[in-house]
Amino acid sequence: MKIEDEIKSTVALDLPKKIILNIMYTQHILSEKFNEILKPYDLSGEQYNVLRILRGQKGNPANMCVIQERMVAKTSNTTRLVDKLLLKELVTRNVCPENRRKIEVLITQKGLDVLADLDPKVNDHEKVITAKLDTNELEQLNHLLEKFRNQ
Amino acid sequence: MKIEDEIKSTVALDLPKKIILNIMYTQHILSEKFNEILKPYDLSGEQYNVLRILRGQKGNPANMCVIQERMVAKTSNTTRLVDKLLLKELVTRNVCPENRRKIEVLITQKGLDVLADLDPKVNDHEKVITAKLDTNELEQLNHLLEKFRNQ
DNA sequence: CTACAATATTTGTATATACAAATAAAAAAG
DNA sequence: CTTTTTTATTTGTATATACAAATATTGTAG
Repeated sequence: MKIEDEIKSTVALDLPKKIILNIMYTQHILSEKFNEILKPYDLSGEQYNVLRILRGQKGNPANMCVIQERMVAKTSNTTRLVDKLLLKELVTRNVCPENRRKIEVLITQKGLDVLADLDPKVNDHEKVITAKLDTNELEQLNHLLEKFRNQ
Repeated sequence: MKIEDEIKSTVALDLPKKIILNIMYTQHILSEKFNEILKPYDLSGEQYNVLRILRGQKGNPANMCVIQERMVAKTSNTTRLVDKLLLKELVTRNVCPENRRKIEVLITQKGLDVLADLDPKVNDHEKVITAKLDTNELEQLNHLLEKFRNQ
Protein backbone atom coordinates (compact mmCIF):
# COMPACT_ATOMS: atom_id res chain seq x y z
CA MET A 1 0.00 0.00 0.00
CA LYS A 2 1.19 3.54 -0.72
CA ILE A 3 2.09 5.68 2.26
CA GLU A 4 -0.77 8.13 1.49
CA ASP A 5 -3.20 5.24 1.86
CA GLU A 6 -1.57 3.83 4.99
CA ILE A 7 -2.17 7.11 6.78
CA LYS A 8 -5.37 7.86 4.82
CA SER A 9 -4.09 11.31 3.94
CA THR A 10 -6.74 13.82 2.96
CA VAL A 11 -4.23 16.29 1.56
CA ALA A 12 -1.65 15.98 -1.21
CA LEU A 13 1.87 15.11 -0.04
CA ASP A 14 4.98 16.31 -1.83
CA LEU A 15 7.88 13.96 -2.40
CA PRO A 16 10.02 15.05 0.61
CA LYS A 17 7.03 14.62 2.94
CA LYS A 18 6.19 11.24 1.45
CA ILE A 19 9.75 9.94 1.89
CA ILE A 20 9.93 11.08 5.49
CA LEU A 21 6.54 9.64 6.41
CA ASN A 22 7.42 6.45 4.56
CA ILE A 23 10.60 5.95 6.58
CA MET A 24 8.85 6.74 9.87
CA TYR A 25 5.95 4.45 9.07
CA THR A 26 8.10 1.59 7.82
CA GLN A 27 10.18 1.68 10.99
CA HIS A 28 7.05 1.49 13.14
CA ILE A 29 5.85 -1.57 11.26
CA LEU A 30 9.30 -3.16 11.56
CA SER A 31 9.49 -2.51 15.31
CA GLU A 32 6.04 -3.87 15.86
CA LYS A 33 6.80 -7.11 14.06
CA PHE A 34 10.14 -7.47 15.80
CA ASN A 35 8.60 -6.91 19.23
CA GLU A 36 6.29 -9.84 18.58
CA ILE A 37 9.32 -12.12 18.30
CA LEU A 38 10.86 -10.69 21.46
CA LYS A 39 7.69 -10.72 23.54
CA PRO A 40 7.83 -14.39 24.63
CA TYR A 41 11.35 -13.68 25.89
CA ASP A 42 10.22 -10.65 27.89
CA LEU A 43 12.73 -8.42 26.11
CA SER A 44 12.23 -4.98 24.63
CA GLY A 45 13.90 -4.10 21.33
CA GLU A 46 16.37 -1.89 23.17
CA GLN A 47 17.22 -4.60 25.70
CA TYR A 48 17.85 -6.99 22.80
CA ASN A 49 20.06 -4.37 21.18
CA VAL A 50 22.17 -4.15 24.37
CA LEU A 51 22.51 -7.94 24.55
CA ARG A 52 23.65 -8.04 20.91
CA ILE A 53 26.27 -5.38 21.60
CA LEU A 54 27.54 -7.31 24.63
CA ARG A 55 27.78 -10.56 22.67
CA GLY A 56 29.71 -8.68 19.97
CA GLN A 57 32.31 -7.86 22.63
CA LYS A 58 33.32 -11.56 22.58
CA GLY A 59 34.06 -11.82 26.30
CA ASN A 60 35.36 -8.29 26.78
CA PRO A 61 33.28 -6.06 29.04
CA ALA A 62 31.59 -2.96 27.64
CA ASN A 63 31.28 0.39 29.41
CA MET A 64 28.00 2.26 29.48
CA CYS A 65 29.29 4.81 26.96
CA VAL A 66 30.46 2.06 24.60
CA ILE A 67 27.01 0.49 24.73
CA GLN A 68 25.40 3.88 24.18
CA GLU A 69 27.42 4.77 21.08
CA ARG A 70 26.69 1.39 19.51
CA MET A 71 22.96 1.45 20.05
CA VAL A 72 20.59 2.01 17.16
CA ALA A 73 18.61 4.43 19.37
CA LYS A 74 21.44 6.31 21.03
CA THR A 75 19.14 8.35 23.25
CA SER A 76 18.06 5.30 25.23
CA ASN A 77 18.81 5.30 28.95
CA THR A 78 21.57 2.72 29.16
CA THR A 79 21.71 2.61 32.97
CA ARG A 80 18.08 1.61 33.29
CA LEU A 81 18.22 -0.81 30.35
CA VAL A 82 21.15 -2.60 32.00
CA ASP A 83 19.20 -2.55 35.29
CA LYS A 84 16.42 -4.55 33.68
CA LEU A 85 18.85 -7.04 32.13
CA LEU A 86 20.60 -7.42 35.48
CA LEU A 87 17.30 -8.30 37.18
CA LYS A 88 16.79 -11.06 34.61
CA GLU A 89 20.40 -12.21 35.20
CA LEU A 90 21.24 -11.75 31.51
CA VAL A 91 24.23 -9.46 32.27
CA THR A 92 26.63 -8.64 35.10
CA ARG A 93 27.74 -5.17 36.12
CA ASN A 94 30.94 -4.23 37.96
CA VAL A 95 32.90 -1.08 38.59
CA CYS A 96 36.02 -0.98 36.40
CA PRO A 97 39.08 -1.32 38.68
CA GLU A 98 41.37 0.86 36.49
CA ASN A 99 38.88 3.71 36.25
CA ARG A 100 36.25 3.68 38.94
CA ARG A 101 34.06 6.07 36.97
CA LYS A 102 33.47 3.31 34.43
CA ILE A 103 31.23 0.28 34.64
CA GLU A 104 32.02 -3.07 33.08
CA VAL A 105 28.97 -4.82 31.69
CA LEU A 106 29.23 -8.44 30.55
CA ILE A 107 26.66 -10.80 29.06
CA THR A 108 26.10 -13.97 31.15
CA GLN A 109 25.78 -17.53 29.85
CA LYS A 110 22.03 -17.19 30.41
CA GLY A 111 22.09 -14.07 28.21
CA LEU A 112 24.04 -15.90 25.52
CA ASP A 113 21.57 -18.80 25.68
CA VAL A 114 18.62 -16.47 25.18
CA LEU A 115 20.32 -14.89 22.15
CA ALA A 116 21.21 -18.33 20.75
CA ASP A 117 17.58 -19.32 21.07
CA LEU A 118 16.47 -16.12 19.36
CA ASP A 119 19.06 -16.21 16.54
CA PRO A 120 17.22 -18.53 14.12
CA LYS A 121 13.89 -16.79 14.74
CA VAL A 122 15.41 -13.37 14.16
CA ASN A 123 17.27 -14.50 11.05
CA ASP A 124 14.20 -16.17 9.56
CA HIS A 125 12.14 -13.08 10.27
CA GLU A 126 14.71 -10.84 8.61
CA LYS A 127 14.85 -13.09 5.56
CA VAL A 128 11.05 -13.19 5.25
CA ILE A 129 10.62 -9.48 5.71
CA THR A 130 13.21 -8.60 3.08
CA ALA A 131 12.10 -11.32 0.63
CA LYS A 132 9.96 -8.92 -1.39
CA LEU A 133 13.09 -7.25 -2.71
CA ASP A 134 15.86 -8.95 -4.67
CA THR A 135 19.54 -8.51 -3.77
CA ASN A 136 19.95 -5.68 -6.22
CA GLU A 137 16.97 -3.78 -4.80
CA LEU A 138 18.12 -4.36 -1.23
CA GLU A 139 21.54 -2.97 -2.06
CA GLN A 140 19.94 0.01 -3.74
CA LEU A 141 17.67 0.68 -0.76
CA ASN A 142 20.64 0.45 1.57
CA HIS A 143 22.62 2.84 -0.60
CA LEU A 144 19.77 5.35 -0.89
CA LEU A 145 19.16 5.36 2.88
CA GLU A 146 22.84 6.01 3.53
CA LYS A 147 22.97 8.75 0.92
CA PHE A 148 19.80 10.21 2.40
CA ARG A 149 21.28 10.32 5.89
CA ASN A 150 24.63 11.83 5.05
CA GLN A 151 25.26 15.47 4.49
CA MET B 1 28.44 7.01 7.01
CA LYS B 2 27.57 3.37 6.49
CA ILE B 3 25.19 1.79 8.98
CA GLU B 4 27.90 -0.60 10.24
CA ASP B 5 29.98 2.43 11.21
CA GLU B 6 27.06 4.32 12.76
CA ILE B 7 26.50 1.48 15.21
CA LYS B 8 30.23 0.54 15.31
CA SER B 9 29.37 -3.07 14.61
CA THR B 10 32.03 -5.59 15.61
CA VAL B 11 30.42 -8.41 13.65
CA ALA B 12 29.60 -8.79 9.95
CA LEU B 13 26.02 -7.89 8.99
CA ASP B 14 24.18 -9.58 6.16
CA LEU B 15 22.10 -7.54 3.75
CA PRO B 16 18.68 -8.13 5.43
CA LYS B 17 20.10 -7.09 8.83
CA LYS B 18 21.76 -4.04 7.31
CA ILE B 19 18.54 -2.88 5.64
CA ILE B 20 16.50 -3.29 8.80
CA LEU B 21 19.06 -1.51 11.00
CA ASN B 22 19.40 1.19 8.37
CA ILE B 23 15.66 1.91 8.38
CA MET B 24 15.49 1.86 12.18
CA TYR B 25 18.51 4.11 12.54
CA THR B 26 17.43 6.56 9.84
CA GLN B 27 14.03 6.98 11.48
CA HIS B 28 15.66 7.74 14.82
CA ILE B 29 17.81 10.45 13.26
CA LEU B 30 14.77 11.88 11.46
CA SER B 31 12.68 11.96 14.65
CA GLU B 32 15.46 13.58 16.59
CA LYS B 33 15.87 16.38 14.05
CA PHE B 34 12.14 16.89 13.76
CA ASN B 35 11.71 17.09 17.53
CA GLU B 36 14.20 19.97 17.57
CA ILE B 37 11.84 21.97 15.36
CA LEU B 38 8.84 21.11 17.52
CA LYS B 39 10.54 21.71 20.87
CA PRO B 40 10.06 25.52 20.98
CA TYR B 41 6.35 24.89 20.41
CA ASP B 42 6.16 22.37 23.27
CA LEU B 43 4.76 19.72 20.95
CA SER B 44 5.76 16.07 20.62
CA GLY B 45 5.92 14.47 17.18
CA GLU B 46 2.75 12.54 17.92
CA GLN B 47 0.89 15.64 19.09
CA TYR B 48 1.94 17.37 15.85
CA ASN B 49 0.70 14.37 13.90
CA VAL B 50 -2.74 14.66 15.56
CA LEU B 51 -2.92 18.39 14.80
CA ARG B 52 -2.06 17.71 11.14
CA ILE B 53 -4.81 15.10 10.92
CA LEU B 54 -7.32 17.52 12.45
CA ARG B 55 -6.37 20.30 10.04
CA GLY B 56 -6.78 17.82 7.18
CA GLN B 57 -10.41 17.41 8.26
CA LYS B 58 -11.05 20.96 6.99
CA GLY B 59 -13.55 21.90 9.67
CA ASN B 60 -15.11 18.48 10.13
CA PRO B 61 -14.56 16.86 13.52
CA ALA B 62 -12.58 13.64 13.80
CA ASN B 63 -13.36 10.74 16.11
CA MET B 64 -10.69 9.09 18.21
CA CYS B 65 -10.66 6.03 15.96
CA VAL B 66 -10.35 8.16 12.82
CA ILE B 67 -7.34 9.91 14.35
CA GLN B 68 -5.86 6.58 15.38
CA GLU B 69 -6.08 5.00 11.94
CA ARG B 70 -4.48 8.04 10.30
CA MET B 71 -1.55 8.32 12.64
CA VAL B 72 1.93 7.31 11.51
CA ALA B 73 2.38 5.48 14.84
CA LYS B 74 -1.00 3.81 15.18
CA THR B 75 -0.22 2.40 18.61
CA SER B 76 -0.12 5.82 20.23
CA ASN B 77 -2.64 6.51 22.96
CA THR B 78 -4.98 8.92 21.26
CA THR B 79 -7.01 9.79 24.36
CA ARG B 80 -3.98 11.03 26.27
CA LEU B 81 -2.51 12.80 23.24
CA VAL B 82 -5.77 14.71 22.80
CA ASP B 83 -5.76 15.42 26.57
CA LYS B 84 -2.43 17.21 26.21
CA LEU B 85 -3.62 19.20 23.18
CA LEU B 86 -6.78 20.13 25.06
CA LEU B 87 -4.76 21.53 27.98
CA LYS B 88 -2.87 23.74 25.51
CA GLU B 89 -6.22 24.79 23.96
CA LEU B 90 -5.12 23.56 20.53
CA VAL B 91 -8.20 21.32 20.13
CA THR B 92 -11.74 20.94 21.46
CA ARG B 93 -13.39 17.68 22.46
CA ASN B 94 -17.12 16.96 22.55
CA VAL B 95 -19.33 13.91 22.73
CA CYS B 96 -20.93 13.24 19.35
CA PRO B 97 -24.69 13.88 19.66
CA GLU B 98 -25.70 11.19 17.11
CA ASN B 99 -23.61 8.47 18.71
CA ARG B 100 -22.66 9.16 22.29
CA ARG B 101 -19.89 6.54 22.20
CA LYS B 102 -17.99 8.74 19.81
CA ILE B 103 -15.97 11.86 20.52
CA GLU B 104 -15.66 14.79 18.16
CA VAL B 105 -12.26 16.40 18.17
CA LEU B 106 -11.71 19.71 16.36
CA ILE B 107 -8.61 21.86 15.93
CA THR B 108 -9.00 25.39 17.35
CA GLN B 109 -7.88 28.66 15.73
CA LYS B 110 -4.96 28.64 18.14
CA GLY B 111 -4.07 25.15 16.89
CA LEU B 112 -4.30 26.30 13.27
CA ASP B 113 -2.09 29.29 14.09
CA VAL B 114 0.57 27.07 15.62
CA LEU B 115 0.55 24.85 12.51
CA ALA B 116 0.67 27.88 10.21
CA ASP B 117 3.69 29.12 12.13
CA LEU B 118 5.34 25.71 11.87
CA ASP B 119 4.53 25.11 8.18
CA PRO B 120 7.46 27.00 6.61
CA LYS B 121 9.92 25.60 9.15
CA VAL B 122 8.73 22.05 8.58
CA ASN B 123 8.74 22.46 4.80
CA ASP B 124 12.22 23.95 4.78
CA HIS B 125 13.49 21.19 7.00
CA GLU B 126 11.99 18.53 4.76
CA LYS B 127 13.52 20.14 1.68
CA VAL B 128 16.95 20.38 3.31
CA ILE B 129 16.90 16.85 4.65
CA THR B 130 15.94 15.35 1.29
CA ALA B 131 18.27 17.58 -0.74
CA LYS B 132 21.00 14.94 -0.89
CA LEU B 133 18.89 12.89 -3.26
CA ASP B 134 17.57 14.04 -6.64
CA THR B 135 13.93 13.59 -7.64
CA ASN B 136 14.66 10.32 -9.34
CA GLU B 137 16.41 8.89 -6.29
CA LEU B 138 13.64 10.09 -3.98
CA GLU B 139 11.04 8.38 -6.12
CA GLN B 140 13.10 5.22 -6.16
CA LEU B 141 13.53 5.28 -2.38
CA ASN B 142 9.81 5.77 -1.97
CA HIS B 143 9.06 2.92 -4.32
CA LEU B 144 11.53 0.56 -2.63
CA LEU B 145 10.16 1.32 0.84
CA GLU B 146 6.63 0.60 -0.32
CA LYS B 147 7.67 -2.59 -2.07
CA PHE B 148 9.59 -3.56 1.07
CA ARG B 149 6.55 -3.07 3.29
CA ASN B 150 4.00 -4.87 1.17
CA GLN B 151 3.56 -8.61 1.06
C1' DC C 1 48.81 20.00 46.47
C1' DT C 2 44.47 22.42 45.49
C1' DA C 3 41.12 24.20 42.34
C1' DC C 4 38.95 23.54 38.21
C1' DA C 5 37.58 21.07 34.17
C1' DA C 6 36.43 16.86 31.91
C1' DT C 7 34.49 12.30 31.85
C1' DA C 8 31.28 8.48 33.16
C1' DT C 9 27.34 7.30 35.13
C1' DT C 10 23.10 7.82 37.80
C1' DT C 11 18.91 9.91 39.24
C1' DG C 12 14.62 12.81 39.00
C1' DT C 13 10.79 14.15 36.56
C1' DA C 14 7.63 14.60 33.01
C1' DT C 15 5.87 12.54 29.20
C1' DA C 16 5.13 8.62 26.00
C1' DT C 17 4.18 3.89 24.82
C1' DA C 18 2.31 -0.94 25.12
C1' DC C 19 -1.14 -3.62 26.43
C1' DA C 20 -4.82 -5.34 29.16
C1' DA C 21 -8.96 -4.32 31.57
C1' DA C 22 -12.87 -1.34 32.44
C1' DT C 23 -16.65 1.50 31.04
C1' DA C 24 -20.36 3.03 28.30
C1' DA C 25 -23.39 3.26 24.48
C1' DA C 26 -25.43 1.25 20.43
C1' DA C 27 -26.73 -2.66 17.60
C1' DA C 28 -28.25 -7.30 17.10
C1' DA C 29 -30.37 -11.56 18.69
C1' DG C 30 -33.71 -14.01 20.92
C1' DC D 1 -38.20 -5.86 25.96
C1' DT D 2 -34.13 -8.06 27.86
C1' DT D 3 -29.72 -10.19 26.97
C1' DT D 4 -25.67 -10.44 24.37
C1' DT D 5 -22.38 -8.67 21.20
C1' DT D 6 -20.01 -5.06 19.08
C1' DT D 7 -18.03 -0.56 18.93
C1' DA D 8 -15.69 3.56 20.86
C1' DT D 9 -13.20 5.31 24.28
C1' DT D 10 -10.92 5.59 28.74
C1' DT D 11 -8.12 4.07 32.50
C1' DG D 12 -4.46 1.43 35.05
C1' DT D 13 0.01 -0.17 35.17
C1' DA D 14 4.50 -1.14 33.87
C1' DT D 15 8.06 0.17 31.10
C1' DA D 16 10.49 3.43 28.02
C1' DT D 17 12.17 7.87 26.58
C1' DA D 18 13.90 12.77 26.80
C1' DC D 19 16.40 15.82 29.07
C1' DA D 20 18.29 18.26 32.86
C1' DA D 21 20.61 18.00 37.16
C1' DA D 22 23.34 15.47 40.48
C1' DT D 23 27.18 12.59 41.80
C1' DA D 24 31.61 10.65 41.61
C1' DT D 25 36.09 10.00 39.74
C1' DT D 26 39.94 11.31 37.04
C1' DG D 27 42.88 14.58 34.61
C1' DT D 28 45.03 19.09 34.25
C1' DA D 29 46.74 23.82 35.39
C1' DG D 30 48.70 26.79 38.29
